[in-house]
Amino acid sequence: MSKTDFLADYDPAAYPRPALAVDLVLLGLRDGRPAALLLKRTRHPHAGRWALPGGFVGLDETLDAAAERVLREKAGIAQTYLEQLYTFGALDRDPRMRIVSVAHLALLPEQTFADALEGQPDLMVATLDVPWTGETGGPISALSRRGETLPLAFDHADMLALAVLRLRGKLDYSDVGFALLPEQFTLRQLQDVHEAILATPLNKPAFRRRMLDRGWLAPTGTREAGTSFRPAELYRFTRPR
Amino acid sequence: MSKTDFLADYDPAAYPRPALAVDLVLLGLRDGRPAALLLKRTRHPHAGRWALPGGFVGLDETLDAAAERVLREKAGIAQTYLEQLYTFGALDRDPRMRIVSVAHLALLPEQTFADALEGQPDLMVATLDVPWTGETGGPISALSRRGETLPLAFDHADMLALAVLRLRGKLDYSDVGFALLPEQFTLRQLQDVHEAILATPLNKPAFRRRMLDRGWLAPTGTREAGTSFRPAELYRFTRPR
DNA sequence: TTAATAGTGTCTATGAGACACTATGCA
DNA sequence: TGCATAGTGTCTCATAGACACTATTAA
Repeated sequence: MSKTDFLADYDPAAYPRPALAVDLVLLGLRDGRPAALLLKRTRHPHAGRWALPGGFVGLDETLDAAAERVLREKAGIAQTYLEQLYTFGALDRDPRMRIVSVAHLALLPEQTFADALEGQPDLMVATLDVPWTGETGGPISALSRRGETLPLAFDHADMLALAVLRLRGKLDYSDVGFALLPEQFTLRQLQDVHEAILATPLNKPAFRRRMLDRGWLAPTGTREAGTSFRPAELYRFTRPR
Repeated sequence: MSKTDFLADYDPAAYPRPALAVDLVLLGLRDGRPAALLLKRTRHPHAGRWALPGGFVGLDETLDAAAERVLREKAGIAQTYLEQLYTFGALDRDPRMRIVSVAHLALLPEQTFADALEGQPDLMVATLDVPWTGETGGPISALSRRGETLPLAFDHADMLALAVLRLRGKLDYSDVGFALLPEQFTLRQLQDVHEAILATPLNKPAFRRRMLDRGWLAPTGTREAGTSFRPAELYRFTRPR
């Protein structure tokens, strides 16, 4: 061990540190496709490009708390599903200075997504086009409502891709899917969520069997309203065990 | 947005930052069980407890580079499978100061594991007992060779548990299992690795079928030596496509 | 020749996809 | 009464577990 390393080991307070930030992928569904909320950068660097909402981590703040603060301050969202994704630490990810960023995934039900968009005029919806290839950083595209490709700032394209891929991976065996639904929902809505995330059609009887056999769904006894045909049963998610 | 937030947003260099570290779970197999390499702490805090090898992240160092440096300096290992696990940011995880740590998982084949243990006298083997319950921080036990429970420093028990659970989750559908084997290995050795990580016996014909059908295994044409019975075919891992 | 494990053939159980069917509420 | 979707019965197919069997090498 060199003398420098020893000193750094002994008194790291004496050495300069990277800055630490959190960035949030605010993910929802829009027209049957995954979509994220982005902010347009007005200043250097990457002015004019689109970025994930983020912020620096305070000395007296956990990572979760920092993520929740960003969620509150930049999107006006009080509470939702939040999960740590991955920590990005490339040397040149921000040209101003060394910033390490802990990417998080927030899942927004349709209403929360719409409310945030309505309440914060700076936010923009980007539809995400995530191909099936690639493990961590496939060539994701963020599209505006008009279908234009939005240029993304920093390494935020990687974060967006990772968010969707992580969600895909967990969807089958975990309960994350319910975080994108309102409290009461039909089996068709649940299937729509899965199909949107997986970007593939699913078999109806098999899907229903799997979900019902899992024991996470409690029928509410009520039915959806406002259809011009047979209304479907409404279910509620009940935590396993 | 408050004035303070605005300033922090604009000039984070002016505000104190958490220190940033990496910690490494050096995982191998020992007598058919997962095992990790630990260092005994000699100083405050947690003196006398056992800790994962770790170090601070330099300003000019990526997270991967910091992890590789720790691997080299503290375990004498030049190269092995390395993966980021999770970032731990609780406020009180280190009583000296605020330290956020990016936990990593390093997988060591038996020989590398033994070499590190031999070359670095400070390192201790701990057999890991990871129950099947719990998603992130089950009640893991680290046991010395004599079967005594080793007291762990900081939140390192959580990191150890997470490492094994992550590995369990990925073992089936990814190629991580091969990182714990030498370049040439028998199907029995591969099955032993899977059984040790999953902590459950597996069906031999089914396991062989699955592995061979996957197309990741190339027979070398040679056979293992030194057995007193029929020697098994040696295989090599060939990256898919 | 025997011991001990490598390696395989085949039956069964399980779960998913396919597809057609019945059920039901509203216009 | 008919439409459109909810919801189901059942066949087939793919895959994993069980179990017994054959193959092969060294001592």
